[in-house]
Amino acid sequence: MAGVTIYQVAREAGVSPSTVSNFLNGRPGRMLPQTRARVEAAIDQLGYRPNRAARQLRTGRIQVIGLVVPSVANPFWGNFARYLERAALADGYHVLLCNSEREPDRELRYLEELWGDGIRGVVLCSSLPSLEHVLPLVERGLGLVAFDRTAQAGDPPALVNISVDNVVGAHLATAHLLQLGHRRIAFVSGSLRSINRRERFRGFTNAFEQAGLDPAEAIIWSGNAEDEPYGDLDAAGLGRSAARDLLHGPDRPTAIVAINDMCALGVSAGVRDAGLRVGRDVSVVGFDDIVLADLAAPPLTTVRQPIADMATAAFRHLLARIEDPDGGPSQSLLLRPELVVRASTGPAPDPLE
Amino acid sequence: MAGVTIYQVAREAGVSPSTVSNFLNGRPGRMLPQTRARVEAAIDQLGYRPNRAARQLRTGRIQVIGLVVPSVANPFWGNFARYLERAALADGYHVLLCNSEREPDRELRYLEELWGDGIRGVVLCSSLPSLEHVLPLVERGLGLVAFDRTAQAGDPPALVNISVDNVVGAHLATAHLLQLGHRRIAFVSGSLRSINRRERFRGFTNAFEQAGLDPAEAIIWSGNAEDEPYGDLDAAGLGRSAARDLLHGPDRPTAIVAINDMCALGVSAGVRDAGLRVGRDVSVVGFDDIVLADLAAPPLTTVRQPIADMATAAFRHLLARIEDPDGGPSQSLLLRPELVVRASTGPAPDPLE
DNA sequence: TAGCCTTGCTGCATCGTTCCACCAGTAAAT
DNA sequence: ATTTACTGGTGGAACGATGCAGCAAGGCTA
Repeated sequence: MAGVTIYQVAREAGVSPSTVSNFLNGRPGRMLPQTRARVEAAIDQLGYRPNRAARQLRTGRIQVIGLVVPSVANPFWGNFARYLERAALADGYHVLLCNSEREPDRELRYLEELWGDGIRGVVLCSSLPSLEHVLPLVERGLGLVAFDRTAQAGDPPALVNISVDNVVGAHLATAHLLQLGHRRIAFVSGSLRSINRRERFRGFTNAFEQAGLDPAEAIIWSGNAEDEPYGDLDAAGLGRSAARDLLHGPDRPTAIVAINDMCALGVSAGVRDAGLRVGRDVSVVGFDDIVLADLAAPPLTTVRQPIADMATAAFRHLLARIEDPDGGPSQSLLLRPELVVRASTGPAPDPLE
Repeated sequence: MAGVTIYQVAREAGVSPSTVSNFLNGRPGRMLPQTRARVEAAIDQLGYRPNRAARQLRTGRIQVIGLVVPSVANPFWGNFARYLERAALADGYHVLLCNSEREPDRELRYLEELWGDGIRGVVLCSSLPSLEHVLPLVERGLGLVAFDRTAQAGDPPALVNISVDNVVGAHLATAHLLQLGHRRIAFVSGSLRSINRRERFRGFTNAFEQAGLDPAEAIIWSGNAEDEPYGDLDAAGLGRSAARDLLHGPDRPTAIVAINDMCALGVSAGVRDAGLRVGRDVSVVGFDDIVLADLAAPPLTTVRQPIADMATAAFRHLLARIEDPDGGPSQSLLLRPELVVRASTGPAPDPLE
């Protein structure tokens, strides 16, 4: 418990604790160079490190932000967490990790606890349609950056949204398939409760319309009813069973748009389960471009999210909020995704074959 | 900054702050039932939540543990992080996330910062052979649970090690291949600097010896020199280039043991790059059993680590250390892994074919 | 009835920082 | 000569919770 305090440093340097404190955070220019040097010397001779708890108690500030993700076990979120942590670290911030498992009440409980811990900024990766439940926290002053979710009417004020343009992304993916000659295309997702899922769905139908086709011809698979558990881990399982459902009929789709890469990998597995070849008999396209997309067999065509940029932006905006809680209005940052074509998609198979 | 303090609760309940404090953590039995009821009512009427900073300042305790992993972008660590967080949450603890990227100095800097934050317990996922660099911290009282690493001579005292039995695991994997008739087997790993890699290598050679074969016949691929960057993300890339190196010669191996699943997925991709079929021309076996192992094409034969159990155990041991820093000697917990046979391994191809 | 224990509660110093108010000394302005 | 301004500091009251020492009131023993 060897805690070196500011008093010991002060005594060592022959100044008052106030001066040491000034050196540490007030204005280091507010003293003679010789004094500053003595303080500096004392600090690293004693190996002094400020006690964060005391500092926090006094100032109300704490150098920690919260990160609430559905589940860090999903490589997409793991990757995001890593980049966010990197950005935070560069400014001396730490990241407290929370897995909501997509349960709204858990999400709320986390936020309340974080608030109670003195944390004033959280990156919330919730794609729940409504953020109403966190409104009280935001009103009390919690800085919130919503990731992977675009602005909605009824959102709390002063909310920053950061997301990829899901409509564009899904459009890219779908147009790619249409261009390859596919017509019987399925859209596979869990329930469409979340915003980004709905947006991706919109991009999907848009692409049909733009090609002069009727979206009603598309096949929509979104699980059985609204009540299925749709954790992120199960995205793969979901895709797999979707593929099974879709492929055993006579009028099976020749291409499948999956809601994300994990789901797409599940779909691919399901395609193989059905004795078909991915990229030849059935084209599959994902969303996210997780590391494993390139490693899959065949490598997965997918829509890449610029995740490093997004993580950095998320932190920067959050920091701005924390430092100036009343600063600026709500805003949204929408990044443009990019289609990465690999081998899981190919020309539509000849129907006569 | 709407902070309800213990004083307001005390006034509301008509008692002293001390009594409220006693109710909260001292002995709630130390007061009349009626008093207790009044305090309780006041607390949830005002929505009081203790200020953790103040509590920490006073007691020196904080309900946060640190988690240092190579990189949470790796699904294995992401999954571990999730289970650890779950276990911690059940006891009211939060988890601070740190990605070391396998850089020793970064690891140390993190530990020092965590200590400075008042954190007294850390789960360290470092497989550096020596833990010497953290010795000063441990001596000052930092509770340390080393994960994915077995005990070494020269380890700090009071260290708890939790790991899977890597020797047994690699043995299982290798024996499985030998039994399938493979003889030209390659072992693919990054540099063998880390302990678990060495252990897995030992299990690999053991299996050869036990089968009455000469381990010298095996092919060892461990990157080029000791200085290659071996982040966890690159495990996949590593495997891929290993496969390329190994498979273009005339005397190519018929089976490959990869150091972990990410690496194995990379190897599989490399096998395909070479125009060969995984599980038929070349068998591949991994280690960890990440979610994606089952989704790969073909599904990956691998050695499963009981990760949920390990995460729970890690937290339990850490908690015990924190609560009683001088409690008990160093100990190691070695869990038994399990071979999961899938389709990436098959009989050795007929040499005449 | 004096002495002592027990129960149920309160007073208060304390943890390590911060930061506002103040102060002594010197210099420049009036 | 007095006021004003600035420089380079110091003093000390918070921040909110804790937990020891202490105290009043009642009960028990001798």
